[in-house]
Amino acid sequence: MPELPEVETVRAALEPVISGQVIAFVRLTRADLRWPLPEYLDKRLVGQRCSAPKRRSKYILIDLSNQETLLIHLGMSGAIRLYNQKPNFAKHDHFSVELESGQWVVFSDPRRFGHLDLFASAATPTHPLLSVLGVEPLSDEFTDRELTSLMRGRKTPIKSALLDQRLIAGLGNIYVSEVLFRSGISPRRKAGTIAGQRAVRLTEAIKAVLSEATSAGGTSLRDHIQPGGEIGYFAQNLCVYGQAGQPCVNCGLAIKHIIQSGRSSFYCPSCQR
DNA sequence: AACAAGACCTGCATGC
DNA sequence: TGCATGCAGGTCTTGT
Repeated sequence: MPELPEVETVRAALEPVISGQVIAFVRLTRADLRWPLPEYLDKRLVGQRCSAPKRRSKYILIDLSNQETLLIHLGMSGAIRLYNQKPNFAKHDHFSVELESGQWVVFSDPRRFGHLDLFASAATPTHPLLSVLGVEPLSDEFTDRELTSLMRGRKTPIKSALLDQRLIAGLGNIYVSEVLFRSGISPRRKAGTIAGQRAVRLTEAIKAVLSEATSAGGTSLRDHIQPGGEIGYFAQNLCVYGQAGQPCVNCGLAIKHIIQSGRSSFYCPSCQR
């Protein structure tokens, strides 16, 4: 489900609810999601005080008072919901936390591509899933020069390169199509040809689209829902994703759908070169 | 080393 | 109605 804007939306909703709160009870109904969960995850969490949740790429990180950090990834279909009292649990509610405030945080994930882990907060190197991540696209370190240097020499299509989390960490399939549309770049263009003004336009588009989508609460198509039950409103701002055959908002030509590295790409063959 | 395809899993829409 | 097929917002692993 979630790309950076959806995960940031979840993180922000979690913040006022869990910051400073102590975990009173954990309901764990599976021993594995994508991978086996840490042993005694439930017991290790009870009694811990949570700090404000942080985000790195599509991961949510919660530092605990025992110097461990809870890592959460929502995979494709994961969602977190908040309740003011004990909810009626559904089929795929695999992991739920009751806080001392009486509020409940429920993690549900039908496809189970998501993941939970616990690791020492001060671990160096850090968690292996985090250590391979590339630059955070909304940070000041991500500039057109950095983008150019990351893409230099790459023969893979720019679409595929932007999905590679080791280069830029946080974009997913929806927003890659959108940022390429906004910067007028074809998803088929070789990544290594991104430089100069093209790199400037693409960098600006990445920052703008991710920021706007975050402000809108993300994109709700199938699975994404904000923790409070609200949908995200960026779907109405999508120019190309899922718009195959529809007229381009710029030129009116039909939006095209192709498969690259096994994943859908949408673009305007006239506006994007 | 870089890249593409395969794998993981469930649910839903579509078409026969 | 039932069944097969294909597709879905991710990413690690395997194979070329």
